[in-house]
Order: sequence, then structure tokens, then C-alpha cells
Amino acid sequence: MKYKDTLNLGKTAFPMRGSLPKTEPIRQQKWYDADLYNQRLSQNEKKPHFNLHDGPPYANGNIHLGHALNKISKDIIVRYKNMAGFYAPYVPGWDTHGLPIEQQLTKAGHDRKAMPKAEWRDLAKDFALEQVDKQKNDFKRLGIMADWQNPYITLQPEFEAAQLRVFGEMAGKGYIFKGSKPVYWSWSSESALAEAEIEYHDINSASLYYANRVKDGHGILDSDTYFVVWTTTPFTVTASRGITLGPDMDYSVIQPAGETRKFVIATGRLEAITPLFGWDNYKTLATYKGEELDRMTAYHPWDIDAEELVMNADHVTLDSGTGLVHTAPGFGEDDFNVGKQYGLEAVVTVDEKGYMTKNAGPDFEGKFYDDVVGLVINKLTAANLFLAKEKITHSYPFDWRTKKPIIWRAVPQWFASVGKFRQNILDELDNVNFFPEWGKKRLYNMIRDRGDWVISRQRVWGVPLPIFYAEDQTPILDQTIINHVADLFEANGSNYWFEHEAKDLLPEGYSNPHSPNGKFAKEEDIMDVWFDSGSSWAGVMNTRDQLDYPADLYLEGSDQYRGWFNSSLITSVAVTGQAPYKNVLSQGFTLDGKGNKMSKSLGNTISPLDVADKMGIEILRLWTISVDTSQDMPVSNEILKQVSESYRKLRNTLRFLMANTADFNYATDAIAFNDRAGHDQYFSVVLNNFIKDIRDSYDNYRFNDIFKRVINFVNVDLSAFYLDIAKDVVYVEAPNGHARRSMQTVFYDTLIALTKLLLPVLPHTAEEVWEYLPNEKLDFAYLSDMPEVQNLGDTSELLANWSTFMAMRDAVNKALEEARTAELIGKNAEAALILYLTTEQQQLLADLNADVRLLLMVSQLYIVDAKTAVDVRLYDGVLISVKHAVGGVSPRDRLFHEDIGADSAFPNLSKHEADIIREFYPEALIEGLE
RNA sequence: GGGCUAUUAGCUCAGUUGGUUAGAGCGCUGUGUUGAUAACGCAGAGGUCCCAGGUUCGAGUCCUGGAUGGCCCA
Repeated sequence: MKYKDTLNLGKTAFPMRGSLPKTEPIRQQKWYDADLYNQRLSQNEKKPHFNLHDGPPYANGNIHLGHALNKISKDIIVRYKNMAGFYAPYVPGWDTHGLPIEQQLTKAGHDRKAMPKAEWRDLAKDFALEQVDKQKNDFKRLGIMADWQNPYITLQPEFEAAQLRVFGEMAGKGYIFKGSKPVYWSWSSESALAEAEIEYHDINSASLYYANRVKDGHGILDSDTYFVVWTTTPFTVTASRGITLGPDMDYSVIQPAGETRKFVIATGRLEAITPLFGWDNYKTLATYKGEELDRMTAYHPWDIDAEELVMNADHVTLDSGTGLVHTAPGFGEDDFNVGKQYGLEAVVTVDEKGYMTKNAGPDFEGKFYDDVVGLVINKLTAANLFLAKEKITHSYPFDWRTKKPIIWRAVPQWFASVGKFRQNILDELDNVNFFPEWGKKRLYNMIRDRGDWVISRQRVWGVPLPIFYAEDQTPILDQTIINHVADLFEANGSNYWFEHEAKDLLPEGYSNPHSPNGKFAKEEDIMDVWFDSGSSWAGVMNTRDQLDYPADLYLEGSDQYRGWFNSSLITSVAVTGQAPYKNVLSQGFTLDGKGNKMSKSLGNTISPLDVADKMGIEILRLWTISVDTSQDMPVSNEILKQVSESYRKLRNTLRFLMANTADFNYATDAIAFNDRAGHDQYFSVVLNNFIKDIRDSYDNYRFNDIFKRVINFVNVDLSAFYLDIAKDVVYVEAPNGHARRSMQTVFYDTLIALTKLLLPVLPHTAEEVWEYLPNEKLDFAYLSDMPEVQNLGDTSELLANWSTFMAMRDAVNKALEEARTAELIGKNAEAALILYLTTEQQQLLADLNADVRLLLMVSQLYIVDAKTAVDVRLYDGVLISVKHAVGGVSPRDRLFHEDIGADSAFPNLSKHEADIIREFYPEALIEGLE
């Protein structure tokens, strides 16, 4: 018989390496086949609810690291909650309407104008659902445990209906109104464009300088004074209603030589501008701040019915022009905003095809907007207001499809009046917890400063605005009618709107005094997609039985303060008076290893599916908790490599625990806490505190605290100490002996606790471990519950003693290392240690109630009184002397003993070992040992 | 330009109400083991706490200004 056969060496088939890319998909398939998601939920049916409401990703394109971070984070929380006493469903969602999908169709060669709207929308729907399918499969590869069979999709009829009801409620409260606002307008495709549909080219165009005569100078400026303005879009002079000045900028009133008139020009532009006008000599009569001229008026160059209001705004610069900006609120965003502030009308003088309208006056009507430069110059010259024309080259927006220039043009829009209930929203924020806390401030400022919400879009792929027009064009905004349309959508989908006439969409027999002939038209605009996702609290949380409103948690990237957090809050407060969420958790963005943003053009992106294929998704999941997700997070191959090292350490530790509990059955072998050896009691306390810390971190969504704590626990508490000393017990002692079973009890507790606590992060690994635990009866680890924190009484003194001992142990390790360097010993087992201790130190060691020799992993330990020390080195407060161990070395436990051969039957073993052999391996008495 | 946010060892992160010589894990170097072995132990090196002023007996921490990165606006 061999010595080795009398040892209890660890035994397990659990592989050291996970082969994750290969095994993960197989394991995931098992989960889906077993419908593990619903198994876990039905087990939790009677428990309190925890609802994380999924923010819907846009159904277009491959998933990127941001998606992965988001879904993995949610999965970690939901899995944890389900294992921690909650009924926590997870219904994933998709945002499916909107422009990007229309653009994809265009790219694929479809022409929107060549088919009915309903047909175009069918194409968009098919495309969106394909994308949902594709992304769903990718999300499943991340190991996300969700209700994949019943996701919410914003194009689902029940969702659209709920959305309309939200809109109807807001309309009923008077929050919806019609106005106008400038948008990018492409006259060549006769439609509004989004920023994404625009490309910029350099063009040459005419810029005009002209003068506006003062009408009301507030007693400061005379009526023979003129404001000198500048425009690069001459046609907009027909709609000019104001002149904008910088409030803090200086303006000079000058009189050129040979002129009787006086002109106002920004002081800082005089030098650059006057030569253009041939004003070689001029004298400055006065200087004013822009704010001193505020609200004066001037005459329109030729339109006697119009007036130019002098206004102040910060967007005026001295980079070009005269420092006085001709302002046409109907033809520019800055112009519109400042005009709105001053109560100006947004006059529009160009129709949808680019031709001047009646509003522009009889000389202009019917002319193409870009052909009126000469006419504008003539009119200005005739009024003696024209000063100069200049050719300039500048970047100008073009329609990306037709390659024709576009213009800014105010068009009718529907608005949600945030102002009417802004204070309610701000007040509601106080009832919401934010992680991190500054999120509240960020959202608060945004709501405080935001204007009314433009909810209409001049598009096709979206939820129609359920508004009708009477014969005299009066809009009909009626909650009863809107709810009627909602019912129609719920039964037929929103394409019904495009497939039917207005009268078929109205309740039967509907009449309106504004339509004496009973004729009605329907609104052609659709809703902003932010209204779609912003209604999900109603369309999902409020609609599905298993979910609650308000949700417990919204979790998204920090860009959603402007997006979903924002739009959901507005619609929810508008309709119900409360926020749709109790807690908001926001995360930063993934950056490359140098801290720069990831972008395809920089080539520094990392695909989550690539990571899954090359390293395993577990690595990315572990990365997720290794970083501080409340701020931006760096990711690089180097960082992932580091994370995978941590993963290997975790895995090996679990493996070691499994290998050494393979012959342990908790039901029959476990030792009660009070009966355990001192070191086992100590570690039980460490484990208990570990469980508490990890659960606290989960409860507070502090992911990287989990990581740090786990890694420290595994490396420091387990690997470097407990598991290291354990080998001299677990391998060597009697298989069913008390010392061994005591330690195995703690091993097994640790193994189970660690497996469960890690499961939300590393579900594949946890389930793999579970398969090697024959005594755990549940089919999946995910069906088990989180380890509970035990009440072990007051352990502070015990921990303090051990903490002091650990410092002594560090000192001993230093002494041993020096002895090793001096070649006095090789391994620690060759050492005999003499500790010269004070009475307090001796008492401390006694209080540990443990075999200190074992804890220090030497063969022999002598503790003597510190007073007897002569010429002994002090290591961090401990007098330590290292000698070579005496006696003989046992081939079995590889320690030195002074009683080798005390049992004559086993001449190479210590007495203690011989006793073990006699009891457990009696055949060795016959066969002998070698 | 505005709102919010960050910057501490090669990497990922801690640093409580300002208080000795700024910590952890990984990685690195050296070394011991070869019964956790494509594993494990031990020891060591490594920091201008983004920069510049200021407050204070004392600043990684508080104040002011700036630089750089990020999200969202304009």
C-alpha cells in the first residue's frame, strides 16, 4: 500500500479551465429548455414584488458593449432579487418606431413616395421585428434570464393603445396644444428632415448688408439712425421681424463722411465692415451696450405692415457680420427661440416646395426662394437701404438623398406643455431615489430648464397623432374620441389609421358644429418616438398583471436623463401625478483603455459577442462588476485579460473547495458551530460577514464592491490562509475524524455561499459547480435562495484576536522568508519556530483555541517567554527565531516529527499518523506501507 | 458656451467628519513548492494623489482658477 493512498487528497472532475465559449451556449439552452425563468418565478409567487422595468433598446443594428453592460447589469439585479425573497419578473422591451428604421428601408432601395403609407409601414414593421429577433438572440447569448417569449414591443397594438390613452389623458387635461417651430425642411423632397438625414457641403452664396431705419429709439437713437444688419439667406428678409444684439457687446453710432444718416454697428466689427461700404472716414458719435438698445423698433425695409424689434440674445458673436443679426423667427432656430421669448410671430413666406407665398408680398409671390436675391437687392436699393453684397463660402446643409440644399422653415407642430405641470414633476423627484445621488440634480435641472415638448413628427413610421380637423380646420382634440381610436388600435393596430378615412376612425354618428357638412380630416403627423417609450409605464407596467406601477427600478445609461428617464417622468406625472419609478440607477459609458470614447472610426470598439466567442461571456459579466458603473468605464483587451485572471482564481478556488468536500455529506457529517475547531469557528465568522457584505452591496447596487470583496475574500482569506493551512488537516487527518469534518463543514458552507452569491454575476459557472454537488437536490442553482446571515453573537473580540494573530503571522512569514533566503530552510515544513512572546501575546494565542503550529504551517513550534530572549530578531513587534526542524520527516504528511517510529509497525510515521492508519487502513498492517 | 460628472501605483478600485510613513487585489520581479500543478504559498519593487494658487499648525480630502476625458444640451 502506498502512503499516498492513506491520504484524503481532493477529488473532483470539475475542470480547471471552463472552456466557456463552448460550454456557455449549451448551458443556456438547458435553461431555456427547462423554462428556468418561469420555474423561478412561480416558486416566488407569494413573495413581495420587485419590478425592474426594462428601457427598450432601439430595434436596429448589432448589439454593442453598451447594450451588454445594460442587460447584464439588469440581469444581475433581477437574478439576485429572485434569489433574495422577491417575485422579480423581467420583461424585456424594444423601441421600434422612428426615423432610423425608415432610413434603413431607404438604404435598402425602397421609395417611400412610391407606395401608400400603410404599405411603407408594413415594410418598417417587418424590418423592426427582424431586428428584434436578431437582438433577442444576441441578448440570450449574454446569459440574460428574462421573459423572452413575451417581450414588449412598442409596435404591439396593446402598447400603442395604451400610449394613445396616455396622450388622451394629457389632451383631456389641456396639456396638448398646437404651435409652430422651425425644422430642417427639404423643399426637394417636400418633407421635414432629421439631423441624421442631412449632409453638409461648402457653397458660395450672397450675403447682403443693409440698413433698418429706427422707428422707436427710446429717446436715445434719432429717427435718422439705422441698424446695419447682415444676412446670408436673402429670401428671409421677407419674414424679418427683429434685430438681435448681444446684451454685453458694445455698439457704436457712427456717421460716415458725406453722410447725413447715422449707423449702428458693433464696435468690434467697425474695422472689418466699414471698408466694405466705402466708408473711409467716419466719426463715432456714441457707444451703447446691446442691452441699452433692447426693445427699440425699426421699420422693415419695405413692408409697411411689419416692424423690426430689437432684441438681446447670447448667440450673437463678433466672428462675422455687423454684430446685429437680422432675425426671421420662421426661418431659424436661434431666431425662433429669441423671437418666442419676445413674443414675435414665426412668419413663414416659403411653401413646402420652396416657392414664396402670399405672405412674402406681391413682388415675391410665386418665385422660387433661391431666385430672389436680385429682387431683394432691388427693393433695398430702391429704399436706399442697401449697403453691400459679398460672396462668401460656408458650410450649408443638404438633403442627403436629393443632394439639394435645405432651409429652416417653421411648420405647424403639436406640443406637450411641460410648463403647466413642471412644478409637479419637480416635486415628484423628491420621492425618487437616485443611484448615484447626483442623478436627481441632473434630472431636476433638465426638467426645470426644458421648454415645451414637441411631440409631432412629419413622418410615417410611428404612432399617429389621434387628432382630427373639422371643415374649418379647427383641430378636434377630444379624450373620448382619442380613447375610441385607442380601442380601434388595440383591435387592429395603428395601421388602421392609414387604411381608413377620418369618418371611419371617429365614433359612429359623431358631429361637430365646425363641420356643418359632417366632413372631417385626420392629422397626418406621427408622435415623437420618445412619447412611445415614455409611455411604457402605461403600456407595460400598468397593463400586465404580473407587473406593478410605479416600477421599483429603472436602470439605463446616463444619456437617458435626457431621454427615457425624462419622457417617462413627464407623461407619468401628467397622467397620474406620480413618477413612474421609485429608484433610478444610471450608468456611465464604456470607453477604451485610454479613456476615450469607442467609435467604429477610431477602431477601438470591442464587441460583446466577440468577447463571448473568444473568452466567454462570464468574463464580460465579471468585468461589469469589476468597474465603477456609475461613471464611465474603461474596457480593453488588456483589462479583460486581467479580469479573466480573476475569473480563473475564482474558478480554481471553487474547484479546490469541491475537491475537498467530495466525500462530505452535510446531513450526516456536519459539525455544529460551537463544536468546531478555533480556526474553523473563526472562518465561519469571516464567511458570515462576507455574506452580509455581499448582500449589502447587492441591495445597494454597488457592483464593484462585490467584486473587490469577493476577490479579497478568495485571495486573502481563503487561498492565502484558510485553504493553505487546511491541507494539513483535510489531507492528513482521519477521513471521518472531527478535525476534518469540522473543517469540511466550513468548506461546504463556503462553497455553497460563494456559488450562490456569485450566481447573479456568473450564472454559467455557478450552475456548472452545482452539477458537481450530488447532495444539492434542486435542478438548478438558480432555484436556490441566497445564503442568510447567521446570528453568531458578538464576534468582535474573536475577530480582534485573529486580526492581531494575522499580524504576527505576517511577521513569522518574513522571518521564514529570510531563513529561506539564507538557505536554512526550503519549504516551511523544514522549519522549527521559536517565538519569544510576552504574556499578552501568549494569552492571545491561547485564546485562539487552535493549533498555532498548524496555523503557521511549520513542523515545530516552541513558545517561550520573551524575557528569556537573547540576541533574537524583532519582526514587527514579535521576537522570532527560525531553526531547522528536528527529528525525522514523515513521507506521509511531509512534516518533521520527533516521534517517528514510535509505533513499531510504521517505522516512518509519527505516532498520530500511525494511529490513523491502524483505524482506517488496517490492511496496511498486512501489506505494509511504502 | 451651459448642466452633470470624473482624474489616487502598469491595470481595476478603496481612502470615513482634513491628522503619523497614502491602501487593496491583479500584474511585475525574486523565491519556495511540485498532494489546488497550464495550479498554490512567501517576499519585494512600484505613487509629483491631473496642474497652479489659496485656507490651515497640518490638504489626496476644503476653496478658487485651469487642463484633460465623458454624457446631455446650445
